[in-house]
Amino acid sequence: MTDLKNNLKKHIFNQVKDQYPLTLQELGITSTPRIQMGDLALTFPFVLGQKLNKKPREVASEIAPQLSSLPGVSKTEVAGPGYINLFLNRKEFFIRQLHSLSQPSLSPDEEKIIIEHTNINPNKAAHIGHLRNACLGDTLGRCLRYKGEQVEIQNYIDDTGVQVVDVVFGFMDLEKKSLKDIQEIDHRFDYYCWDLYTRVSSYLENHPEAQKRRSQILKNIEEGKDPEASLAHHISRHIIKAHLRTMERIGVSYDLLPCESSILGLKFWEKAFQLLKEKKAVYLSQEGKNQGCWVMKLEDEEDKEKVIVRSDSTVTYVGKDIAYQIWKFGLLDKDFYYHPFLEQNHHTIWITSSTPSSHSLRFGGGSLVYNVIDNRQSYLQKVVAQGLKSLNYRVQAQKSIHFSYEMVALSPNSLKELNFPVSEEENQKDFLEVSGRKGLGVKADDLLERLEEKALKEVEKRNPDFPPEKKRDIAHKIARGALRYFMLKYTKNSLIVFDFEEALSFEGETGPYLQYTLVRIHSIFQKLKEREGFEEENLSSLLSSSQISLAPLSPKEKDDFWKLILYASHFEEEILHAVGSMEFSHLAKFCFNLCQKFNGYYHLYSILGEKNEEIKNIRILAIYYIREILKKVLNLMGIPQPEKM
RNA sequence: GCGCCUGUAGCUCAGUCGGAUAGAGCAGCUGCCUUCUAAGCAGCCGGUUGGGGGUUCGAGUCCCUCCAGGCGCGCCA
Repeated sequence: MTDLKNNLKKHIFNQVKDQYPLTLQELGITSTPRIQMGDLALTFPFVLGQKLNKKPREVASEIAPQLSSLPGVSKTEVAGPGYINLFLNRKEFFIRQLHSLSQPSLSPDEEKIIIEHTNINPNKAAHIGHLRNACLGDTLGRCLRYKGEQVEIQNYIDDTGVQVVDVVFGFMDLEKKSLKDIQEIDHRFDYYCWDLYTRVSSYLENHPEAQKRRSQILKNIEEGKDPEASLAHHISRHIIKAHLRTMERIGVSYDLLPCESSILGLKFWEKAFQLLKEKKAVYLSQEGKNQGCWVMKLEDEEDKEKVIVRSDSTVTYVGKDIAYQIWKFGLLDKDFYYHPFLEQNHHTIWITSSTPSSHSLRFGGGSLVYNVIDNRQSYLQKVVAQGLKSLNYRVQAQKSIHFSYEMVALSPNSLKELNFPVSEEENQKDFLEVSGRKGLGVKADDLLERLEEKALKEVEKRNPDFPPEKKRDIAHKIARGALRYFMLKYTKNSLIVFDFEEALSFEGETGPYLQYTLVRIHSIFQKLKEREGFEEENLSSLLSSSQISLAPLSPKEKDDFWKLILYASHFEEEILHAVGSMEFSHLAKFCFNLCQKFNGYYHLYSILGEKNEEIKNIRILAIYYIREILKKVLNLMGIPQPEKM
């Protein structure tokens, strides 16, 4: 459809440009509200009406006759207050769409795109908030790759921060555990740390004197002194593995895990600091509350300064982030060492290190960078971009995209289900923020297990004879589909108030509804094969246009068929739209609407029972087309595709 | 106080660069399984798009203002 539209625009523009003051930009093509009015609508008569001080309808009537011989268009019509509606040649369009299934018409715009997402502190289990982040980031990556972009997925690991420190403190000082003791905790290490971290947080609140010990641990970790450093290393590596397993369950993976420890060890910050000082992007504050700190000013907030280096000469979080961002664009003049960390589905996930490695790989050096981080960090993300701008990397600053989204909070109902004690004050609120510190949240694996359990029951009901292994596999796919769709169906600025009942739903606008639609199509093809020996290779012979004719279809079926095909044909535009607006709810909605339309069609038009071969063939081709597009879109959303369910 | 975001059906949310009659799901009610999987389909019910003003051929969408809510504005990360 994108090809066709561009082609039409060019033709129309050439037709009218000499007689009318119009730019190619102003030549918009939209959809019509109903196909009876046509398939595509031209809106430029409104623009011209304004410029020529004429009624849009008049302009449209003047121009429409000149557009009679557009390629692929069978009829034009003036409609409403001044639209020119185009009716496509349905058969020709359908055949072209079928042929173009194997050749995407999208093309890349960037040299290399880096996406940073997930970024969970390696000191506790992943929760639903992290799942939203990962689903958004992963879907962005999938869509960009589909578009043809070279994409690198990075998952930043803050393995030397205070959150890890707190767990080290918990193990050493509260639990008196040695490295060996900790290594023996094998079951659900991330869950164990979740609880420990909560205990440490409340302990620290009541024992302010422990702050000293905490600072000592942080210092020892940063300087590599044992036992703190080894403990921190073991804990973070163990937790990262747990996170990667969790994410693998929902089909999310990474190329590289850049670690804060490497950024410190390889002195990335010192290099970045030097650059920033040279360009006078940061300066030493001489007076006021920030006296003795190196600070940065924001372009549009002149009165504010952000501390980058503290008066004790340690660097803040945002400072390290600036160094990392500079590296991502390949502008730091320093690089990490890389070690293989994990094999996942024949794909190596690499981790950075400050110790030399025999592997020579290139990471980073992107021309466009997306940072998928929730909207609470938009101020800091602005500071990061400001850092680049101050270094005169204006293009890179502009291409530092903060993919911002709202957080996931908890409904009062879900709090009850978690048996989490809440105060009077908290009870009054409509929702409660997830808090790792308080241990308040729905763990990702818990949610996935509940989804799988429920899905398994549903599979049991319908397919009791399947072997247990198969049932579990299907249940897993359904759980993953339900979760991923749930995380994508909301616009990114919409706060998700998490509720178990809603998240565990498999009916209506949910992932399983989409999967079910596909299962229905699979089922038809399978029955065609079983009962009639139909092979999919036969499709190519059906495709030869001489055999395709829409004529035998009833007028109603002609329209229903056409509505379905036309809607489906927009899928590439939907992908571009989603990527351009960073709004995957568009893609989710498109997929859902497509399934709704298909299910309506499915109920009206039988394939196996159809006696008329010509009609049957058209229907087979139609569901084949829908199936192929559905598979593509589900794949982009990371929703698995069970054959049966 | 300043900045960003949000306000659409009983509830949860869509709504393309400003385009034709504001759409889904859930909940409620009515039908439809000897037919290709009822995780479905068809139908009913449900709206002063937070209030007011403006811009124009046209506003849920853009501008101003007011109201209500959320988040951010650390020498935390």
